Amino acid sequence: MTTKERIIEEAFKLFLNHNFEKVSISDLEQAVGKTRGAIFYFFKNKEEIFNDVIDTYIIKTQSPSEKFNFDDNLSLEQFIYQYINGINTTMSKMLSLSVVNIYKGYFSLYMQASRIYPNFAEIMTKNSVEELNLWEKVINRAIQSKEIKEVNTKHYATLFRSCFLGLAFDRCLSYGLNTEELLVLYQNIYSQIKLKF
Amino acid sequence: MTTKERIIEEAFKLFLNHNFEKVSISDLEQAVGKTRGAIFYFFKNKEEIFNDVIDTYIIKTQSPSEKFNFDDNLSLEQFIYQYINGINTTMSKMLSLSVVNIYKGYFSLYMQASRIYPNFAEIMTKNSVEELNLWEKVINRAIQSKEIKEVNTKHYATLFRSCFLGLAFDRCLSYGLNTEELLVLYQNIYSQIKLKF
DNA sequence: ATTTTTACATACCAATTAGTATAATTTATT
DNA sequence: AATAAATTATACTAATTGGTATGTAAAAAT
Repeated sequence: MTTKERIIEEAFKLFLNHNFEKVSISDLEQAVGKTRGAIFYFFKNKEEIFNDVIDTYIIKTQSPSEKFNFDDNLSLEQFIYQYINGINTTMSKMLSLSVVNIYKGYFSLYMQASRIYPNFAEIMTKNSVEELNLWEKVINRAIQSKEIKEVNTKHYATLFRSCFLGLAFDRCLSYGLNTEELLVLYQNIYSQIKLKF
Repeated sequence: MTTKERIIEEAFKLFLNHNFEKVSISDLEQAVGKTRGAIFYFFKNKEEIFNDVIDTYIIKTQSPSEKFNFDDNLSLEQFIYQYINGINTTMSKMLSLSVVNIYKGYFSLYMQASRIYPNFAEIMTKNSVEELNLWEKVINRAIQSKEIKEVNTKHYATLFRSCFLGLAFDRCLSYGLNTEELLVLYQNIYSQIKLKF
């Protein structure tokens, strides 16, 4: 791992737990084990470091197309499992960086980014639409294959996405998200619209 | 309105849009129209100002018992309307303080509070449980009165709460929450479990 | 072998910060 | 009117901040 990469990773961990203004270059120096000389050699200023962190840990890795490698043959039930699997994978990765209560940090990071990263609102809107489209596609296919009832596709897409986000936010403020609970919630929604033979 | 109250209101507006560290006492001086002398006469330090803001605008006003004056005779359908009404009321109040994209500010404020306000996690956990209990009560009664099917009460309580939070978060990162959309989402869930005669 | 480039460290600075000490002024009380 | 108390302004400080200028050593290129 290059020094630049190490700076971004350590900056990420710091920005997860502290505000942009609270994280000082001195903090970063200590975390990386290099001095300002190294840091400002690779980055123009603190904002550039932050934006690079957002690029690496939100824009590139948290976009729906990156997070869910969509398989055209997945049933809704399978997709739900894969979706939660994706979340678990992200959580494992973060755990290996010894980050606890990932979603707390991530929610905070998103709020920071919305103030600092250029055009963050547009990117988030795009991601949101992209993920909803993904859900819609899966739900539509599930209807056609008689897996589920003929429900309003758009509403259920919004429902699936929203209740993940909402549960994650609710739990991050207390003791962290439990994906088991999310799975149960999803199964509950699913069982209501599933066609029984 | 007393000077102390004005300080808290202006501090609230500043903390909605900027991080704790980013809001300087000088900013607050300007917003209130008084100097540091006045500010530090009423407050020990910046943290105390912040915590008072959280007390006033989150702990006291955003707790379920404060937000929803629960009526024992409400049907689930009516409760849903009242719930969204409560959200609209909050949004109107904030609009009168000329706060735009309220939820963006609020989500950010919650994240800040989780780092600064003492025992914030415990309070949030309590609030979460309290609101879930409220939903459960209403849903249970709706089952008994044959308004809806015999669904898993706990799951649906979580579902209603989560999808509000989730939709609010998703939209706050783009163009703000639209309660019309939330109502449609709620009606969709409701129609799936409603008993038809 | 010499030069150039890359990758850092060190010392420094101007600006800003939260908070204090003190003085001045306004308001309330006697 | 005189005094006391509450409220606000002013001037200041010590600490911290992001960023720069300069130096140095190692690696790469010539």
